[in-house]
Amino acid sequence: MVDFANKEERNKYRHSTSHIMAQAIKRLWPETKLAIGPAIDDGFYYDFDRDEAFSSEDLKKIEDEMKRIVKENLPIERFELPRAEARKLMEEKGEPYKVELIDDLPEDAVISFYKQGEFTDLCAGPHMESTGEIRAFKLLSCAGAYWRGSEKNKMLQRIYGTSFPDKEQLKAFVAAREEALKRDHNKLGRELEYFTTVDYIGQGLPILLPKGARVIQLLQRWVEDVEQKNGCLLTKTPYFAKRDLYRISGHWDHYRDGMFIMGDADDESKECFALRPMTCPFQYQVFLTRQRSYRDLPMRLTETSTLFRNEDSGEMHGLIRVRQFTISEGHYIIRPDQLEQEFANCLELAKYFLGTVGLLEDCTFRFSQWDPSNPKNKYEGTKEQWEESQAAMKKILDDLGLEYTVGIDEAAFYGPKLDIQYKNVFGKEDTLVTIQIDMLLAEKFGMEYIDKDGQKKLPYIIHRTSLGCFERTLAYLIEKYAGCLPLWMAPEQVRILPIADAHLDRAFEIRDALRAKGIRAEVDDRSEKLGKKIREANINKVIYMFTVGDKEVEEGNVSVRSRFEGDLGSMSIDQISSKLLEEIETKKAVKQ
RNA sequence: GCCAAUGUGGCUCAGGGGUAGAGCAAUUCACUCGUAAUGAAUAGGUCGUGGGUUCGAUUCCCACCAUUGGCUCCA
Repeated sequence: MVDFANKEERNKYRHSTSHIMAQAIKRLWPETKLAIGPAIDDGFYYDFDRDEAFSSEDLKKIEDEMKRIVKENLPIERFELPRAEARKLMEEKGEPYKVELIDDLPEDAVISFYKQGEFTDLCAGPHMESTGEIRAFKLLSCAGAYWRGSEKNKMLQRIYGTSFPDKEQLKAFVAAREEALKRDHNKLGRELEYFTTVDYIGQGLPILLPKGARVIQLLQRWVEDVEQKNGCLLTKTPYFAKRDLYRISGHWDHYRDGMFIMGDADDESKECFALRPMTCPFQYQVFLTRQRSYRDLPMRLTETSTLFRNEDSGEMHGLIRVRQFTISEGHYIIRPDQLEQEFANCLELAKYFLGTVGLLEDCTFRFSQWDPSNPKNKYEGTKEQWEESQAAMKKILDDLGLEYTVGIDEAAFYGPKLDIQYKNVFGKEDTLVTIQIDMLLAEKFGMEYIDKDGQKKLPYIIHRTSLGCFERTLAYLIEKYAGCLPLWMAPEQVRILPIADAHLDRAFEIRDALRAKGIRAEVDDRSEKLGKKIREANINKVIYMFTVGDKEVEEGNVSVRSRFEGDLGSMSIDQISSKLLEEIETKKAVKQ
């Protein structure tokens, strides 16, 4: 019996399932070339090179063949070969990708193979004892994937699948997956009218509808307010600038493909502008307006910044990945001795924001480092400068006792990052918040301050977001709360349901009284039955419903119904508004 | 950008070489209703866009646009 709670055991089980899939495919289409096929978090995949694309019918065929292989209960045997023989074996089997893998193995590597029946695969293992041990599996999807993850290489076909020790667990996994997809912000956010897209506006350019715009507005006001209390200075800088600015910052060299450029980038005789992909070079100008002293530091500049990035066409996803977005961005210009304290301050602030909206518990931290061997001219600066900034960040993170993973080649072009990561309903991870150390750009812009000793010195800069990008955050909030946001950020906090048309006047009176208190209220003024109005208020994820009929008009009350607690009985307007206002003021969490 | 799938009234979907249907939503009318769907009627689509094949295309072919899942990239 396999211990599925143990990650190694689980991975072994699923890795063996991927070999069974590869074997099935080789039986069905022997000309298919094998690439790699590891276990992943929720299952496994295997990459194949085959001229024809795998269809959904093919997946069924493959599953059937896999069942046969399981039934055959083939023993899985490991053996080793010296390099030359290993290479020869894979050449004979017509597996060029495997040959390439062998050639790239370190000289002293043990080259092992796993054999099950007629199928032999180059593999480090470990594996199960026999194919019969695999009890329940399912192939989930096909996708393209570059050989060795490089877009310069051929695109292979990847088949994703998963497996479990029994059918029940597999069923539960599939059910949970379907349940998660119901929270998909891209579907729910459109249904609930948070946002929409229009073909002729363009990809990655969503329209925030009144409800979505409202949520973002209140998040933004809250963030700006808290930041101000935290000593931040709000700026408003232009949305675009001449290419000269980006030349200094390095964006022109390292980020031009990601920018929307207005005018001919290559014609030096003409003016050329670009929309800003980041706010850094603009905000530095604030520091540069006059001579600065060490007393001016830290200078915590923040801006609610709309940014423009020309993402490749296949990258866009709902509100999570867009071409225009608004971010709570900031640049802390600091003395080197203030680095640790200011970094900790940024992290605390981000944790406060994420914790309050309820996302922090599902976040993970990633220390994003440079990759000196990155072939694409991605990074600015020298090896020494990178080693210094990364060592500084490592020390800070370790001193703070933060648990994090390391992401190689995930750094910004000017420095290492602490990325706070979040996963969407498909399990895809993106950055929600980032805090970055930059020891390069101050020098490029000639940003100096006069230190105590009268000497000119270069400041450090922390680039940071606090609640990150509002569009993306909204997307995750919709997914986290399945569309029903906590009361304090709900676009519609109360829906008033008059029983009959005779109660309409009173309903509007109540609405206006609530609005006067700052509560977002609407009236369902249709001539429908109460049951229908409640049903639709629930579908629309409204938390509080106030029923108004003869009794309520007479008493001057409303009957309160909560989405979560059901009928709460009759209350006066003052009574219920105080309850609501307290819930709003304290930013109370809701059930999910 | 790359691999693949998809695109039929606001939404969910059926259909299919001879110019289109259902449910929900919408509108109107009747009902004036007490805690998750009242009934009836009406209106709404050049079948994503542009080419091509054909006597004839929404259906077949090509290109483009958009959407979806991945890859690469990234907040």
